[in-house]
Amino acid sequence: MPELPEVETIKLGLARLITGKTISKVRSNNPKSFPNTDVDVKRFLLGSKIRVVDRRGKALIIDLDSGYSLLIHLKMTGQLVYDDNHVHFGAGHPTDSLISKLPDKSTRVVIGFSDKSKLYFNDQRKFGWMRLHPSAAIGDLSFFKRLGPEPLSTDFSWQELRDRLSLRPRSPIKAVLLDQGIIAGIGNIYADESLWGAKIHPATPVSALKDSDYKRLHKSLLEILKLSLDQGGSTDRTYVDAEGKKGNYLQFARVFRRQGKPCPRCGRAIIKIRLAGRGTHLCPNCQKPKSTKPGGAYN
DNA sequence: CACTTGACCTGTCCGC
DNA sequence: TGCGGACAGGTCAAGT
Repeated sequence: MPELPEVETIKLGLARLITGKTISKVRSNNPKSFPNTDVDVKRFLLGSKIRVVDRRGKALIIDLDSGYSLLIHLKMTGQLVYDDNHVHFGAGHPTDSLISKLPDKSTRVVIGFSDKSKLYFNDQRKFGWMRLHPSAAIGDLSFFKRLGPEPLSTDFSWQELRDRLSLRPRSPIKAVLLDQGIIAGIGNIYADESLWGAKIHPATPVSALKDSDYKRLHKSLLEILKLSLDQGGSTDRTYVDAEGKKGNYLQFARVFRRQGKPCPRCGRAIIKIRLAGRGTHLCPNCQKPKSTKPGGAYN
């Protein structure tokens, strides 16, 4: 759900809304959502000022002037919504919002600022987390240490895509795209969408891909991530940005959650299969399985 | 060692 | 209408 474009959208919103603000209060109703001790919170969170809001993979990094950072992972149903107490969630909140009041019953953590505005961490399924960590040592955390390169960084070439994916030659391409240690930030939606764009069957073993496949996949992946970012991400069920608004990408989706509907390229019905433990959407005509044997039935 | 599956949770949807 | 069960899908631990 929150994948790279969604988390990046939240990052951009928060950077605009909370940079420079001072944290004056914090309340958590769930130790799993925010496991830091009271001591850590008092010393390194309360009274500190937001310096920078950043993102790495699907995680948010809020850098504080106390030398600590607030690390946040939204997993599947996490939301991070800012409320200035006057505009967004009072009477006449925006119609493209999924949220009508704050806090709601999924609210796990509330961070209050000295100007009385608040940041709400909601998470229906409680998979997400928020924790404090020394800023200089974030790279030592196993989650960040093993992350692959950022696909939207300017030097992410098709050759780098090829070289990274080739670290898992025997796995189906979709499973490797979802591996955050290979490339950071891709989740189920953009894996399916980018493979459709590149006309590659999700079950194709990486070792069967040729340079021409990697070039198409690289182009497709970047186009789709950028389009989604332009559209404020994808709202499937629960995703909202930092102001509670839904994303619009899913109306551009070619295959994701479109099983039974015609492929925009050839008209054949999109199918849904199960692969790497995930629902997987594809066009059975445009994305034919690739035979690993020379002279096979396909290509 | 490489890869796959299950657990973590709760809300929603579908069939009976 | 109520109820059980499948499903949603990011990450890590456990299993094959």
